[in-house]
Formats: sequence, C-alpha cells, structure tokens
Amino acid sequence: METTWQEQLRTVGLRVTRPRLSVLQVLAERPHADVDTIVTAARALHPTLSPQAVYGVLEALVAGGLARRIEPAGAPALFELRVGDNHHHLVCRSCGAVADVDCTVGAAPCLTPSDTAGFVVDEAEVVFWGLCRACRVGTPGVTAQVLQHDNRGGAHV
Amino acid sequence: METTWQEQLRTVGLRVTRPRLSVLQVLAERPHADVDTIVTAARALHPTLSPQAVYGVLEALVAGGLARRIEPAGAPALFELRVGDNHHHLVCRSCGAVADVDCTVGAAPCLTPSDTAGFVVDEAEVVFWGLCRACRVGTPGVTAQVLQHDNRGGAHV
DNA sequence: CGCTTTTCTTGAACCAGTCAAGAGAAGGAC
DNA sequence: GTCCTTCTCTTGACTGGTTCAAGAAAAGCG
Repeated sequence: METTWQEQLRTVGLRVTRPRLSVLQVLAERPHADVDTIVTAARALHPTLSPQAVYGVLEALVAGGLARRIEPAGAPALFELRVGDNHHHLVCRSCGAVADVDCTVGAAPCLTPSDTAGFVVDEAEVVFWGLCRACRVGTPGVTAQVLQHDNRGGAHV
Repeated sequence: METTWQEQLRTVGLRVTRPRLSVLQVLAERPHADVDTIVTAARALHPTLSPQAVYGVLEALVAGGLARRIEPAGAPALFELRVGDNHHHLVCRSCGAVADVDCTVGAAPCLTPSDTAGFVVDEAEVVFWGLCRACRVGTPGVTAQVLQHDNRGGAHV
C-alpha cells in the first residue's frame, strides 16, 4: 500500500516523506477530510506533524494530481484521493457530510452551456445540496461538520 | 425603481432603509459584486455605510429571497439579485469574472444524480470554470478580481 | 408624537489559509 | 557509506474575509 504511494509520489516528482505518507493514508481512510481532520488523524502516524506541513503536503499532492481539493460553499476545503474521473459531490446542508456521485457526463448536455458568454470552459463542477439520511431521520451532526448554507435560490431539481 | 425595491423589501417583511436601498441599487448595477465592491460603490449613495452593515443587509436580502449568494472556490462571496430562476455561473480562472448561464435543466439528466447515497437533493449547483474572452486575448485582470484556483481534476467537459 | 422593534455603527474577535526563515531530511553523486 | 545539494518540514507571525456583541439610531406602528 505504502509502496504504491511511494511510487506515486516519485512518479509525480515528489520526495517520499513521513508527513506525505501519513496524509495519504489518512485520505485513503477518510475520503473527504478537511485539514483539521487530517492533521488530527495523521498525528497518530507522525506526532509532530504541523498544520502548515499538512497544507504544504496537500498543496503538493493537488499540484501533482494525486489529490483533489473540493470547497463546498461555507465550509473549509476538503480533500480526496479520487482523481482523474469525472465525479461530483452530494453535500448535506445540515452536517456537511459528502458523498461521491459518478458523473453522468455522457448524457449531460447541461455541462456544455448553451451560451458560454465568450468563456472557454475546461471544467464543470457540480454540487448537489440536500440532506443526508442521518440528518433526515433526526440524527444530525453525525460527521460533526456543521455547515451554515443559507444560499437558497439555486437550481431546484 | 426604488419604489419597487421598497415594495420588495416590505413584501418579505424587511424595513426600508437607506443602506438596504443603496446595496440593492449597487447590486442592480453590478450583477456579481463582492462585499468590498458593494461597500465602496454603496458609499457613493450612503457615505457612512460600514462593511458590517453591508454584511447584515446582504444576509437579510438573502434570507428574504431578494438576493443570492454565490461562493466560487477560492474567492470571496459574490451577490446577485437574480433569484428564483435556475441559472448557473461561468467563472474565469484568471480574473474571477462571472457570467450567468441559463440552466438547461429541461435536458439535464445529470442534475438528477443516479445514486443519491441516501441524500434528498433539493438543489444542484453548477460552476463552469474556464477563461473569459479578455483573459484569453491577453488582457487579464480586467475585473481586478484575481482567483487562485488550482483545483484541477474535476469534470472535464 | 412617542414607543417598541428592527437595524445600523463601532470595535473586537475569529477562522481558514498564507507567508517567511531557518532546521532538518531525502536522495543523487562520489 | 558519506557528502552535498535541494526539497521539505517546523515554528511563528500574519492576512483577509467574515462573524460576534453592545449600544446608538432609525423605521414604522398606534
């Protein structure tokens, strides 16, 4: 497992270090973790790890294409290892839980806007807002990530 | 014009005040303004207006459904008066310029994710990332809003 | 016109994220 | 294996966007 990560790091020109391996392992276990979560969890593997180091590691991983940053409105950035595939995210308005959605891009004319207003588009980012099952049945806050997302008025599907 | 805004404010149960009318006028002139822009522009109409007042006004407008907040990753929040229709946004990676895109929701199967992972979805938010015409032809920074958006790896359309 | 409630002003605080300098580790060269 | 260069991490301070809190001001009802 770590061998693979070592190879992946080297492949993109990054040195293999304890902080990087720790962060990669945490991300493998927690698919949509924020920096704080990563720092806390990674310290089990590398006790002296600093938040700034994690920012640096994540920046390197994202730049190298090994990780992806997602930034739901009103919440700190989240990171995931799933890269290179066209997938999007479901975000719970109540607890901030995030789930992956495979992009149905093959049948998605909306991802090629009719009028691009002179823009050259290279990426379409889709976020589905709603409530996760736990928050609907009255057990909010399971993931302990509370979002305050009052931004209504978007596309109601 | 202001009569209309007065009515709109009253309709949603908000008092009619100078700061609110000023912010509404600025938003009418600048469709995707950030707080700083709004404060600066609105001071032409109400010189003592404070940033905190603008935050309060915008919060009230959004809560009342008169305005909508959009938060492109890596940039301060923007506000617009266009509400109630299903439209999305084009964002320039270089200068942060924002343009509206009418939602082609009628032909958009991707906006109903196949697997909702137990979520009840009430909104699909789409952001198209790319370069605006000005930044492509070598006149970047026209809007003076510089974004640093290194988050690649999303859905490439 | 006075009173109650909402809203604005002023000032401080907060948080995620960034910047900078020096210590330390990785890994190629020898 | 050891040295040296370069990259990376640690420590610490700092920024920008946003929020919180208390009191003053204004809106709008009776």
